[in-house]
Amino acid sequence: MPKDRAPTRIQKKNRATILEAALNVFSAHGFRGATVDQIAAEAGLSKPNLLYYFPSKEAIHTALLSGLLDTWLAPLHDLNEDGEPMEEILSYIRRKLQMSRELPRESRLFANELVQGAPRIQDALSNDLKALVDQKAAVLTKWMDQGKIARVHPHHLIFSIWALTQHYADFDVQVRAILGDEDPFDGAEPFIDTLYRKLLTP
Amino acid sequence: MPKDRAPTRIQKKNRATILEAALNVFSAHGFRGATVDQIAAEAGLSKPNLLYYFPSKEAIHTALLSGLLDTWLAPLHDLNEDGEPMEEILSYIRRKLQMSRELPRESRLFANELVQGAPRIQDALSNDLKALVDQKAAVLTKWMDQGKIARVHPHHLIFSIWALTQHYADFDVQVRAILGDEDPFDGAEPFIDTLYRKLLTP
DNA sequence: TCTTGATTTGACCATCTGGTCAAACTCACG
DNA sequence: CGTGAGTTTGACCAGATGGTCAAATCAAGA
Repeated sequence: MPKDRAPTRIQKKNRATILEAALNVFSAHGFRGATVDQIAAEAGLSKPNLLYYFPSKEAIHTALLSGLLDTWLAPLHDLNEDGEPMEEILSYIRRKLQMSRELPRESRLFANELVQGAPRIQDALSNDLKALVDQKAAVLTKWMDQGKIARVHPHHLIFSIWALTQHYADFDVQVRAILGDEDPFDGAEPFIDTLYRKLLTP
Repeated sequence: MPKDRAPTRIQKKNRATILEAALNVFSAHGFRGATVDQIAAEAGLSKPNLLYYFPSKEAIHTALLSGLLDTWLAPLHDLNEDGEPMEEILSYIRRKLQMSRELPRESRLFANELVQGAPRIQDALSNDLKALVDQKAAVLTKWMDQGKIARVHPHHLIFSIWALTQHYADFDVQVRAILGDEDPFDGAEPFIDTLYRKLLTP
């Protein structure tokens, strides 16, 4: 273990390589299903070398999750109270859908964790995430009070956006098995857009 | 291994007990995360005894999945071409949501499998499931042609129903972390009902 | 009751897996 | 170019895990 000085060039490169490899492996097999050997192989390092940069498999996983949580929540964070309500929401939805398309590994990483009871991110859910969602739900409620969008349960509105967009990343195999060659996102975007326009138009 | 005669009373009981225990364990930890010892303990049997009834961990998992697939797809199967379109769809949605509430383990069992690429049920997806969905999508399209419901992409309509309803079972921890004491389904039902009424009203 | 097939289990095994360690090697810098 | 810190690895270990087996126990019909 290197001292706690500024990370060297090699440290930066290898840590990044490892996290990238770990994202591949964890998102595809879940925490328990992933092995340190797999991650090491994927990263092109020997196992002891990998464990020189992270003290344990658990540590890699934690580093990944906490490093990606911000990225993952950025779109919601950006929902702007002062923007035009319908446009803000539709734009949030579009960004979420785009993330499912471009960052499916990240989506599945969290999906794997959540579906198994989120043993490693319970805290983040009950604290950071809840706070963020409650705050944005308040914004949505304000918009409803002002008659800018139709009145619906704000929390469930947010859940529905997560469910609809992340479904395409998390259950990709199923979607593709059913759609065949058709690109899932080509149909998903207009569908979801229409859905929320109709739902939220007062 | 008993012969292939009619199963004895004990065989029936133990097989059922094992599948029930396996559902608990597999749905909570995924295939790789579950251990045969855990399942045996949950079933109140010794490990060798459990392996007397099923030849391997894999066999238990397969038996579970294929045994539950019909149950899982029954609501969609029941969507009745000759019924009143809007009522049929809303009733399908209600049944799916009810399944998320009452059979969350089943939902998570499939979610675990799907999110990891469905290594063990690829075939069922591309054959049985695709056929069923295509058939029901045709019914939806017919209803749209008749002007009974608004025109939307039928496959994505079905995906959206799956996503919205199963979200409450699969990501239960997250939903509850955010809602606190509030019962998720109390709010979900009217929200989803409103959503599809607005979407599908021509 | 006796017999035979069904059921149960303690002991065991091979493999996998996360993690360790000492020795070897590389790099940056004085 | 020498030196000490940083990096890499082959060999290894302990525990977990899926699965086996022979012997013991049990159940039900003749």
